[in-house]
Amino acid sequence: MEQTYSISDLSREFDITTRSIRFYEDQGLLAPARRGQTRIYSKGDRVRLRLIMRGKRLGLSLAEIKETIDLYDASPSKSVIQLEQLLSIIQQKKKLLEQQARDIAESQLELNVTEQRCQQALLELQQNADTSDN
Amino acid sequence: MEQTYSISDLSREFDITTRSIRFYEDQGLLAPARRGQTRIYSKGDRVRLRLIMRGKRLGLSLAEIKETIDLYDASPSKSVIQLEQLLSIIQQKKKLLEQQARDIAESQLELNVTEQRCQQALLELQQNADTSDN
DNA sequence: AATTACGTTTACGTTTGCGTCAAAATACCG
DNA sequence: CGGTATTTTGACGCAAACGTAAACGTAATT
Repeated sequence: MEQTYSISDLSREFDITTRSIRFYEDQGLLAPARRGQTRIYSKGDRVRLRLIMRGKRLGLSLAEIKETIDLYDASPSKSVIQLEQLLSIIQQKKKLLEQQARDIAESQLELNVTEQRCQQALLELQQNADTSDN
Repeated sequence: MEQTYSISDLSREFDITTRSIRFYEDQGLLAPARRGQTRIYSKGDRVRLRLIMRGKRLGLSLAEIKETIDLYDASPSKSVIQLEQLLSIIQQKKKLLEQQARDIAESQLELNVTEQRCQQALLELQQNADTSDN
C-alpha cells in the first residue's frame, strides 16, 4: 500500500532527534497514525516534516511554521471573509520572504567582498615570502 | 565632529528596546564608547546594530551574528593559517545563504500557488452568489 | 530465557533572548 | 538650582525548543 516510516527512520533521514519529532507533534505540527502506542508516519507526514525543517532554516518559530503549513492545507471550504483573511496573511508572508531575500543578497555581497580581501591578503603574504627568501 | 547616538535614539530607529541593545553589548556584539557611565554610540555602532537586525531577520543566533560581524571586521594582520580558516568559514556561510535562498524560492512558489487557489475560490463564491441571487 | 533494539510517557534541566521591575546615578531644561 | 527625563546596573522571571535521564513495554534475535 502506502509507504510508512518509523520515528527513527525520519530522525535519521532529517538528522534530528526523535525527541524533536515528538515535540513537533506536541506542538501540533505533526499528527502521525498509531499502531497501538507506536507512531506510524505517512508520506504526508514526511512532507510536513520537510516543511518544518525548511521553516527552521529560515528562522521561523514552530508556531509560525504551523501557521504556514496550516495555510497550505486549508484552502477549500472557506467563507469569503476567511479567504480574504488568508490572502492578507499570504501578502504578509510574501513581504517577509522578500525582505529575507534582500537580506541574503546583501549578506552575499558583503561575504564576497570579504572573501576577495582575504584572498588578496593571502596573495600578498605569499609574494612577500618569495621576495624575502630569495 | 562625528555624529553620535544615545541608546534611546537607536532603540527608536530600529524599533527595539534599550534592554535588547544592552543585551547585545553584554553578548559582545556592541562596544559603544562611554561618557562617564553613559553609552555613546558612533556611526560604526549603528552599522553594527543594523547588521545585528539583519542577522535576526535571517534567523541567526546572536552568537552566529557575532561570528559574522567579527568576520567582516578582521581581515588585515592575519597569518596564512588564520586567513585560510577565514576563507573556510566564508565558504560555509555562503553555502548556508545559498540554501536559505533556495528555501525562500520554494516558499515563494508555494505561497503563489496557494494565493491563486484562494483567489480562484473567491471568484467561484462570487459567481455562485450572482447566479443564485438573480 | 536473556539480550538487544526500538519505542513510549513523564518529568526535570538547559540555553537563548529578552521583559520587567527596582534603586540609584546622570543628564538636560527652564 | 530644582525638577523631570533618561540612563545605569543588578536581579529575577519567562517562553521556546529541545536535551537528558528514568522507567517501562514490545519485539525480534540469539
